[in-house]
Amino acid sequence: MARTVNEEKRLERRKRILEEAVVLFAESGYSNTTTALIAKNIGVTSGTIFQYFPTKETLFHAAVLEPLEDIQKKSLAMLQQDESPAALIKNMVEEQFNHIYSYTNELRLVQSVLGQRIRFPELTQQVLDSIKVMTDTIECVYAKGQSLGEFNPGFSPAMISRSYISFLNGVALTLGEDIVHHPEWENLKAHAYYLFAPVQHSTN
Amino acid sequence: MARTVNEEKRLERRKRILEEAVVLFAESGYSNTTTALIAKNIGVTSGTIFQYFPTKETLFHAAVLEPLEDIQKKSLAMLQQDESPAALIKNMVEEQFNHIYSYTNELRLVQSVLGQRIRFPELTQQVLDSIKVMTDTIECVYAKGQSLGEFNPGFSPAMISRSYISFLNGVALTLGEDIVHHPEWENLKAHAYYLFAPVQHSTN
Amino acid sequence: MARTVNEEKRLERRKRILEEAVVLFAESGYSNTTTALIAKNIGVTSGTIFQYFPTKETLFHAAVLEPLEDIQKKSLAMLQQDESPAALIKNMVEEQFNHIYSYTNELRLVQSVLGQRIRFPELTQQVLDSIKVMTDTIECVYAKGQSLGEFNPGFSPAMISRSYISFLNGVALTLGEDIVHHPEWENLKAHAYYLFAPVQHSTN
Amino acid sequence: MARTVNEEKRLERRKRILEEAVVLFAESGYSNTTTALIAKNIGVTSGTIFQYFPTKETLFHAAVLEPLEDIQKKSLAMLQQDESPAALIKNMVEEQFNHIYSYTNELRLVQSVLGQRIRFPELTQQVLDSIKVMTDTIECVYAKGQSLGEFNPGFSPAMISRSYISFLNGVALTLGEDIVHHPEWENLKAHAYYLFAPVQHSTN
DNA sequence: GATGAATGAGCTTTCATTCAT
DNA sequence: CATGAATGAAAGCTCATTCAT
Repeated sequence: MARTVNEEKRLERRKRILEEAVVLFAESGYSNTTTALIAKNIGVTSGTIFQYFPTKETLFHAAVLEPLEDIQKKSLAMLQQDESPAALIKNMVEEQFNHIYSYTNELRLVQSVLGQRIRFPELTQQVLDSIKVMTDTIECVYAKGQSLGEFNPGFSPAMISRSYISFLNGVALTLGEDIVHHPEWENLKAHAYYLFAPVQHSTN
Repeated sequence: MARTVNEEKRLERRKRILEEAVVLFAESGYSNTTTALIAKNIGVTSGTIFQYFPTKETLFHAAVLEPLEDIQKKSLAMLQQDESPAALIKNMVEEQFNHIYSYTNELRLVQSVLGQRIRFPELTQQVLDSIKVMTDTIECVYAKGQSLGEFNPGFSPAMISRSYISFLNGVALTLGEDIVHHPEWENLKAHAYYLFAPVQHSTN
Repeated sequence: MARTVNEEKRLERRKRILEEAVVLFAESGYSNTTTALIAKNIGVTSGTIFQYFPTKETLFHAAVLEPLEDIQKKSLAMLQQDESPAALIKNMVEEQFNHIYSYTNELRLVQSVLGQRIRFPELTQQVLDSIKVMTDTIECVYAKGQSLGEFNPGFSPAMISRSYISFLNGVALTLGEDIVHHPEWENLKAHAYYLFAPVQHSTN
Repeated sequence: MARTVNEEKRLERRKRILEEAVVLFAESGYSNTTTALIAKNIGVTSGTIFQYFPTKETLFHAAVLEPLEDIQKKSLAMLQQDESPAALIKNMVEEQFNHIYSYTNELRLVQSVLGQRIRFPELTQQVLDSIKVMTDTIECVYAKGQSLGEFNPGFSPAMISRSYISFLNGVALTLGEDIVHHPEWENLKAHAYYLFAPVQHSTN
């Protein structure tokens, strides 16, 4: 029992470290974020970090991958519900664009990894694998939608899913903090769905 | 005369430093790139860098902004030629996507800046300003195309130009080095133009 | 308790660093003294210095001002005892000249600052302020002594106190390490008091 | 003949370098003065300095010793004129205090050397030797004055000359740039002569 | 003889990591 | 377990000095 309480405390603290790491790594980059600052911001001392993560790099990996998995899981769950492909995709786009502000940091972290593949080769691979799971699923749903006449059959599903992921990342990258207050925000969101080339009557 | 020769030599070397800096900063990020390595890679010693750029940060700024300006200039020139808006935009997309591999590093640098706005606030602003010039021009051409019936009139030009820039950056970011060897590369390129919602008869 | 022990240890080490800094800065000057040498001489590694003083310059300031304050405090205390002005001044001169060898380095540091006012403007000001407190006090005591007929009334107290401080510093500067072994040392000390122009009968 | 012209040019330039070196070394200290700045300030390039002085240290030695010798020569000449000892000393004090502002930098240089004997041992020795010549001469004149009843016979000439040199240096050190505008300046100058303990009737 | 670009050793400062308490 | 002082390698930057032009 006592064991469990300790276990919980440890997990709780680990989570706090990870949260703060995500914020700081995203804001300032890997090298410019010090383990001491992460520690200070959550009210522990510098040594404590290393009781939970053996190295700074390990912490970074966790800060990149763990939130990514959470996000993926949520999105994949949405795509496996019992609705028409077009509806599934529309929901996914809505969901991802509406909540984009709540995981800006996580996205930015992923992007910073992709931007430095040579420096983080292993991590990059894991990120790409994770993205691949996502695009594969979208591809699959999209193909089904095409066969049902919901999407323009002239486009390759592989390309479409790639396009969407690229667009999503590009939007998050080029628009800033206040991304959702951009005057064209609503139109941009609609255009994300337009990318899938929905056949008219089913879009409405 | 002697003066000119020296001046040329200096410019030549400055260019070499900048080229190498672009590569290394893009590959490894600002902090993880040492000025000593840049020097070593071009066959000079560490002190030489600082004869051309007073600080590492100055070098970084130059490495980000100077190539960006070159690229912008080329693109803007293309958009001001004497052709129909649709043709201009199509050419621009073709050009940018075809040459994307030749300035992957430059793009990546820009992206790394945008990903760390807090750390490089001034530089970020300059990059955003530079991008704005680009989107404004595209917007302008696009609006003209709409009035000529070349593009779907239902979309906001501001949104469209933003979308395209986001897409371009997203593609460069999520696809790797061998971006152009991706099996969907050609389709992706076509989809970039599709983003502009060209009216059918002119797309073919 | 544990807290107190740590606190004490820190203060102890801070003091050791400062002591060594005083010696080395005085012997070799600010620029020619490396923080690494200070560290090495007290048996710690280079980084440790910066746990106690954020920059080399901060350390220098502390090395100049803290001992100066100690010395001043002692001298001021002497001048506020319950004796005749002439006795107070005589004691002060005795004290300062007798102990001059024990704070040669501290004096030399102060002198090196005064010699480079442009380079250390803020520090210079603080040193001058500190000296002013000293001369003001001497002036005050001297004036009282004049009114009691202990000193020649023909001299301006402000000039006299300045003269003494100048003389003290000049002696420390032009005589070397073995200042107190100089054959004229005792006579010189007597002449320091002579500077105050004591009226004969009270000098003996 | 052409030879001579070149020779003159060289000497002229050497002098310019030395002058600038005196100013900068005095203001900022040895280490903090760069050879490049000296060069720049007199309108030549960095390499030129080393055509006239093999190393920075050589230049420093020259900047300290050459002006010191000039000053000494002048003072010694004054002390060897055909007047009474008291008049000679009075003239010397007048002269040195009146012109103190014109060789503040030279004095400061000397003082900075004396403050760092360990760092410049050889140079220190030469400075001390130079000072010794001065004090010896003063001593000699003073002794003669004592035997003529011009000075209080109770003081050791060696001590008196030391005192005066110490006082002179101390005044220059503790008073700043605008030394001669100090409200007590005239009194201070008078006190410098008082140091020699002149017998009353000859002081006026 | 003057130039000024290149050199490279040396400096201050940072920071991930360790470990005695 | 948490602490936080100590470590020491590594980085950016400076600058006296050299030398080809």
